[in-house]
Amino acid sequence: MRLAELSRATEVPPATIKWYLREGLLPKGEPTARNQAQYDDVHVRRLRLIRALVDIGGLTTQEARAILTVVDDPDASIDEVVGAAHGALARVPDTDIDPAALTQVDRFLASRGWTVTPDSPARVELAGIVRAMAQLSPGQDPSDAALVAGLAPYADAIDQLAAAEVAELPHDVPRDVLVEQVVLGTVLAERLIGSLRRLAQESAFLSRYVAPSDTDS
Amino acid sequence: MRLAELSRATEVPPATIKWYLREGLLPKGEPTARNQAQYDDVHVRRLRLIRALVDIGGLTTQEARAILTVVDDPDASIDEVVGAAHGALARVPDTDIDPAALTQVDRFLASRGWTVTPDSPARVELAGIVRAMAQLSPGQDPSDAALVAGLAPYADAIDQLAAAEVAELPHDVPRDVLVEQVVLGTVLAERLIGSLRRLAQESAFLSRYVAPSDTDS
DNA sequence: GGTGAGCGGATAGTGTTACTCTCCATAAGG
DNA sequence: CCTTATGGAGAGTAACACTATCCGCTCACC
Repeated sequence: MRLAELSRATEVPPATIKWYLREGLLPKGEPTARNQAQYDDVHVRRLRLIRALVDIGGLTTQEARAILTVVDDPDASIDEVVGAAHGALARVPDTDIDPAALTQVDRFLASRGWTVTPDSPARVELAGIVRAMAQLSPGQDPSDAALVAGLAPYADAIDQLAAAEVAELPHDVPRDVLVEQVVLGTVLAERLIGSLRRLAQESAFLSRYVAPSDTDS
Repeated sequence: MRLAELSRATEVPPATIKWYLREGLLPKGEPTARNQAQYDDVHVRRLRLIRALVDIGGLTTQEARAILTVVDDPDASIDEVVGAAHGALARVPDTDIDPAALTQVDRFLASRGWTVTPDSPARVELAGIVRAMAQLSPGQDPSDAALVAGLAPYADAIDQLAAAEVAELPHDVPRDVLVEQVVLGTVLAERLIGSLRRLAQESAFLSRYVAPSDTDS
């Protein structure tokens, strides 16, 4: 398979494939001559993975490359792959984070029994979200426990989900297949959950009018 | 309050505030002279909302403005506000979507009893995600029902969540406060759920080693 | 064996986004 | 009065993700 065929198979423009090759997102093809190279299923698959991470996952190409580097490292553990994916997904604020918000987050994590490393990107990201929500909600203090208590319904729903996802990981598949599924399960599933929630929300809002409940004014 | 004070109060650089004013994201202050204007709490709050939507929600300024325009329209209903937020959050593919994936999505929606408009951005987005997952999962057909069946655990968790969120909307607050909360509950909560899930995942992965279960090889 | 389309690699250019800088007439403050 | 600050406008900038052009080489067909 040559570059043009790879392009046709994946609907990615040749110029873009060339750029991915240069950027190190896509491994080089097997050279058959000075200006000829062979590509195969691995490249098709990798190209689709890149587009999924970038187009759907919303990652930058640099973030995608960081993940793929770990995916390609045969010595990297599953936890390291997950860590790379989490690092790419978290939007950590560039400014210093509010210590009060961080304290609330840590208290919340403890109440949930969730144990994470102190420099977990998601922990810092959550502190930023809590702070923003505190500033914009009627109760204004980021150290207000009521705000963090409001996270409980979300955490309840997520608790079972994350546990099930981790437990359901197959352990009889080759490493390269497994790590790819883990990346998809982390990055794509996050967008998936988002669209499902919006779909459920939309439906819930629609049914407020179709079948007004007793809470209607 | 002058622009420099507004800047200090919100930690947003003056030049950025000026740009938001030009872009129509932030309403102009009350002019007191040819080169002097007064800003107040409304501006502080709006500025924080903009930063939350952009920095945390990951929206572009254009998307944020689209939402804020609806928020500021006193004639816009809550559903219109939610629709604007949903439109900004969905990353709809620019190419035509796979009809097979769309059929699967519609079947899934029907099985869930979720009713949405056909041009719902989340519906199209979900079709794109389903297609990408189908291409990258062992079972390769986007018209494979097994893939969509795999959405059930996610939908179960989300179902109760979205219903609770809509039901818990207060109906005794002024419109401007309510719509802001709706926007936050839609946009920020999506990021919130993401970080919570990653936190739960990280914890679940850690405990695989701390307390290895019988499924360990 | 010739030849013209296609290949690949490299370099430079483009469009978008989100600011950031500079300028300037005008106003505020000691 | 005079230095400093203000706000509006326009140009400039940095990052990102491609996209276009060039060029020597080679493969397929005649």
